[in-house]
Formats: sequence, structure tokens, C-alpha cells
Amino acid sequence: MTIATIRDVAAQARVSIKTVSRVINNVKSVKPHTRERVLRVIQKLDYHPSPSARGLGGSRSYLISLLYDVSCAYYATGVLGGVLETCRAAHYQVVMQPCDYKSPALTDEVSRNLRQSRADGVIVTPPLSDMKALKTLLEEQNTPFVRIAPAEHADDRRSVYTNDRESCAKMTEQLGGLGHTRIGFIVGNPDHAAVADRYQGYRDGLRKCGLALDKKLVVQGYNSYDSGVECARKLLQAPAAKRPTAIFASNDEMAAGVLAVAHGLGLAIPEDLSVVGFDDVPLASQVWPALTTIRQPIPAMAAQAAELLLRQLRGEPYDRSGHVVESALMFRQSHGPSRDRSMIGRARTQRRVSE
Amino acid sequence: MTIATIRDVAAQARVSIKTVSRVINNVKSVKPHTRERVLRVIQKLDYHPSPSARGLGGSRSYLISLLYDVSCAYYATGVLGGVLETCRAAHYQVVMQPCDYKSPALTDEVSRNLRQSRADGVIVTPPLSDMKALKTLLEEQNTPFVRIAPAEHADDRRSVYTNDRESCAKMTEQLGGLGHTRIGFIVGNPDHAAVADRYQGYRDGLRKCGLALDKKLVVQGYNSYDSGVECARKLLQAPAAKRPTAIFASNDEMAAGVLAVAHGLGLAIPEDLSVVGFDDVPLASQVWPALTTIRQPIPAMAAQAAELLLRQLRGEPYDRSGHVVESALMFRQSHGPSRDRSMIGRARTQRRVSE
DNA sequence: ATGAAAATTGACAACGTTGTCTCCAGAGGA
DNA sequence: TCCTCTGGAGACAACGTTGTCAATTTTCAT
Repeated sequence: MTIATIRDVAAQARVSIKTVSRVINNVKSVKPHTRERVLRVIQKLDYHPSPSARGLGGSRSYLISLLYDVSCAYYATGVLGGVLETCRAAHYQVVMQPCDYKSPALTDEVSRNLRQSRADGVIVTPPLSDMKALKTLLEEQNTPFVRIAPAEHADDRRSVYTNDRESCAKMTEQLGGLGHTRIGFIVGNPDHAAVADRYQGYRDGLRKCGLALDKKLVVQGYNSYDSGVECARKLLQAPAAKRPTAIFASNDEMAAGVLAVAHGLGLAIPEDLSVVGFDDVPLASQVWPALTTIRQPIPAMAAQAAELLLRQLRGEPYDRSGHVVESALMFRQSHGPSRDRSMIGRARTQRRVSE
Repeated sequence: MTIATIRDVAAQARVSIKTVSRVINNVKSVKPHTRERVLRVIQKLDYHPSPSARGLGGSRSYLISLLYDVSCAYYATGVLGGVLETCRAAHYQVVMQPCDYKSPALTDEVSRNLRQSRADGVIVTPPLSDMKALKTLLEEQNTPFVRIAPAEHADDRRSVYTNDRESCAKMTEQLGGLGHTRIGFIVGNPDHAAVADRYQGYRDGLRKCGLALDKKLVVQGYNSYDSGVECARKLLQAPAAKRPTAIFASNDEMAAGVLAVAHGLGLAIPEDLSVVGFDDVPLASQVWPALTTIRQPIPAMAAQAAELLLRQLRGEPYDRSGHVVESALMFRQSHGPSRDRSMIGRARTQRRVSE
């Protein structure tokens, strides 16, 4: 049993190969009756167009390149999961392209790989989505692309975001509502520009709770577990009365670092210290106690990104919707009411939800 | 500036396109002098053969499919990292193919996707590498493949392994050396057949320490964090005198579950209980205390697998070497001497190494 | 020097699509 | 009725490689 080609389909459906091609490509000028007939034969023969032939004959390669940073492989996997199905449905293939966002030759490498693979479009994941040079390169080469969660929310057409800022505000409010008045914040790696939003959200949240921003409670981290440890040390070395009773870290790895330091100091969590993270990576539910965090809807964003990219590739009209995917607060065991809560009277508490 | 084709190269090098083709494909029957000349022109024009055209004209697609289970995305990412470079160097592209190893339609899906993508070869990652049906399918379809870490060590040519068993034996010995006499073991998911090896290693280790296997100290887990929690409860509910003083979990996630339960019971780690895991996933160094574990050399195995697959595809002679990649014991903070150690006299202790 | 075999190279037809034209039938307007 | 327009379909030449086989050159034993 050999593989069916477009010719086989054409023969059985008694049409020309061009008509079959039209059906495959959803060209409208095919009579519904004819289209039906062709589709039936395609089904029957289990025909799949050859990507190679399509790439060669047409002007498209049906390849989408997924750019990711090697140090954020976890993120990439999530994105891939969301992208694959959408792309497969459209008969596109996805090739992963690992990069090092710190490499000075980044744009050269990307450019070379793009030429080599002839990808039709590119999906860019953080932290690469914030690299100005990369954006410029893609624009100059006229390569369609979509960025996932870049910092600047300017050009809607080519990006997908979450409502990080709002979610962080809500989470901060949540902590405030539990009576925390000294809420520490660990800022993320400034290279990953999305973190600025998270910090803004934290400030919004404080404001809503009527709490003042205390710069001594804000420290700069770099997204790694180790930097979380370091930041936690800084925050927790203060005398007990000045110490934060809650720490909000810009990502889960740093939050895990905070947990480690707290354990080391003999602090009970959440009784002595509430800890919350961001991202909801698998780690978050596998540390002790399980982290209260904000789930970044990576697969959903990725699917949306793929959708937008495909629309671009097909030259479909721009739709303006679907650029923001909502993140979700995940309440687990690492946060609780402050011991100081009496200070602000009766605060509404939020029941913790177990997985 | 348009993209260079084989014809451009041929013209500038004053040879036929076929000769250029031969140079690209490392066919030996090209005079060194001619080859040099062609290579220079290729370099100069920055020529890259079109994958589409190669796929169409030749019998190969230059595509390698990476089969992975969606629930083991972390593993897949690691493998991808190891595979990509090797493949890129050989002008192959890698497409990820997510599967659900529990789906009854697994083989159908794989078969369909393989036909659709026309991949030349397949790399199979655990737990898929243990699925008999999959292996049969690939063999019947005559698709070249390499499996990573399958259970049965039979046909060398198509698999890459680690020395799990030895490593587990060593780790167990290590614990024995620290005075532990009741060493619990959490067996991994029986679907991931590599775990049988780990269990054997544990038994080997016990034997070397002169310890008897106590079935009460061996419980069945399923690789998840939750199952680790459950198993830990079983192991630790015994009265203190009969409780294990060390627990060896078949993977890090379950070890993390053990940590959580231990914390919950107020057990100090490693003073009251040593915990060790397997895999050295990122999680391992981000829990508290950092897990002593065994590093599975995923990227190295993957690179080896890619190498083997490419050799198969090129029809190169079989070499027999490079099928086993060594795993490494990572000593961190979650293990230490047993409180019972006086019982067996002076045991050699192993200094813990920090990252 | 003389074939014969081996090494090296080239001509040309695939490969399975898409793009561009062209053709035809029927609808609609004068 | 005739002309024009439009929707629907086909013929055929790309696209950039590789495979096959034939042609040419080189090598080597006689």
C-alpha cells in the first residue's frame, strides 16, 4: 500500500489535480458538490498533502519556528503544547529553535536559522519576546511573527498578553485583606520585561488596601531559585517587628527560595510568613507547603498566538480580539491570615482551596 | 538579494548541479580538488539546500520525529536540547510529537502522524519507549528509531541507557554506610519500566551492605508528587522504632512528596529522616532541603540517541559503543547519618557536596 | 602502448505540489 | 439576440533537489 498523492485523489474524484489543490486550500471557487466529492475521496484514501511538495511548489513552507530561550525550556514546552494542535489542524509543522538570549550573536543566529529552515512565521516566547533587536530583525525581514507576553503592550496585532497586573493587584489585595500590612515583594529579572507589570500590580494592590509602598520591602531578584534565597535573606533579616509578614515573589522559583530560607529560620508557613509566587509551574504544587500562586495560562496564550499567526499567514482580516488571556489565582497552602490582623479589624478571609 | 540555489552554486563552481549535490551529501566519489572548489562557493553564497526540495526529490524528508508523552514534557525538553544540535549539524529537522501513552489509539495516532509528516526516523522517550505496541509498529513500518532508556536491554542497536541499577546500588550503599539500616524504597510507576532497574539496584545495594530486604519498607508509587505523599504516609505511620530512617524514592517528584509528609509530621531532614530521589529535575534543587539524588544524563543520552539514529539513517556500519551513558550521584542536603548509626559501628560517611 | 576497469562527472527525468493562464458555461444587461 | 461578466474548472510550467544511467576521464595491469 503506497501513499496516496494528489493525482490519485484527482483521478478517483474525476477532477483535475488543481481542483483537489483548491479543496485542500479552501479556495472558495469550488462548487459545494464538487468539494464534497473530493473531500470524500481524500478521506477514503487517507490522503495528506506532502509538506515538501507544498513547500517547493508554493511560496509557503508550512513551517513555524518556535523561538525559545534554553534557560526557559519549561516555558517552551508549555507553549509548544498550546501551539501544536492549532498548527497541526492547519497542516503546519512546528520546529523548535533554542536560543541564548544573552548571546551577542543572537540575531545573526536567528536570521541564519530562519533562512535555513524557510519558516513562514515565528512565535517568540519570553524572554526573547522583549528583545528589541529581535523584533527589528523580524520586521526588517518581513517575517510574520507573534510574541508571547512581551513588555510593551503597543502593537496588538503581533502579541498575546495576560492580565498580570490585575492579577497581582488582586493577589496583593487578598493578602491585605488577610491583615498583612508589611507585604514584601521580590521583583523579577529586569530582562524579562513582563515583570514590570507584576510590580505595578503589586503597587496597585497596596493602594487599594490603603497600604503605603515601603521601598525597604521591595528587593530585586533575578528569577532563579538562588536569587530568591538571597532576596529572602535580605527581607527576613530585619528585626521581627519590621519584617514582612508576607512575601510576594515575581515567580515560583524565587518563591521556593523564600520557602527554603523561611524553613531555615524556623518560620512556620503560613503562620509566621505567607509566601506567594507567580506562574504556577509544576514546582509550585510540589514544594511544602504548596505555593499559593498565579497561574499563567501558557497553553491558552500559545494557542491564541498560533491562531493569530496563522491568521496573519493566511492574510485574513485582523480581528482585534483574543490578545489577552486571563491568568488565575491559585490559592493553596502557603498563605494565610497575618498575626497582626487585629490591627486592621475584621478582614475578609479567603478560604484556601486545595488542588 | 535572493536565496542561492544549487544551480547558482554549480554555475559559479563550474560543475554540474549533480556534483554540488554530491558534495552536499558527502558522496565520496568527488575529487578533493573539485569538492574544495564547490565548498568555497557554497560558503561564499551562504547556500543552504532547500529541505523541501530535498524531501521531494530524494527519498528522505530530513525530518526526525521526537515522540514524547505529554505528562513528561520536562523530559522531552531535555531530550530536545540534546538532540537538536546533533540533528542540525546533519541538516535534519526535529518535530515534536506529543502523545498520550495511556490512549488506546496511541499507535494509530502515531502511525497517522508519521505518515503525515514523512519523518525519516523517530526518537522515542520514556515512558513511550516501553510500549511494546509502539515498538512493533515502528518495526513493521520499517521506520528507523532509537529508544531512550527502555526497560529491556535487549537490542542494543536501537536504544540508549543509563546505568540506573548501579547508581541506585551505590546510593543505597551510601545510605547504608551512613548507618541506616531501615531504608525505605518507593517503587516507580510500573508503566515506566526503567523503574524495575532502580528497584534492583536498591536490592543490590542492600545486599552489599549486608542488609536484608524488608518488604514492609517497599511501597508502590506512581511517579507523581501525590503518590509520593501517599507512599510516605504508609512508610512513616509505623511506630518510630520500626520506621525507616531513610527513604529512597524512584523519582524526585515522589521524593518531594516524602519531604512534604515529613515536614508535616515535624520530622527534621536529614536528622530524623534522609530522603533521596532520582532524576535530578530542577525541582530537586529547589525544594527544602535540596534533594540528594541521581542525575539522569538526559541531554547526553539524547545526543547519543540522535547520533545512533543518524548512523542508522545513513546506513553506516554499526559501532556497538555509546549505548550506555553514566548517571551521577548528586549529594545535597536531604541525606545524612542515621541516628542509629552506633548500632553498626563506625561507618564511613560521605561528605555532602553543595551545588 | 593498450585495453579494461574504476573513478569522476554530467544530462535528464522524476518527485507532488502551487501559480498562472486559459477555457467554458451560464447569468445578466442592453 | 448579442455582448459582457463571472464563477468554476483544467493544462502546464515552475519549484530545487535527488536518482538513474550514460559519458568521460583517469588509473593500472599487461
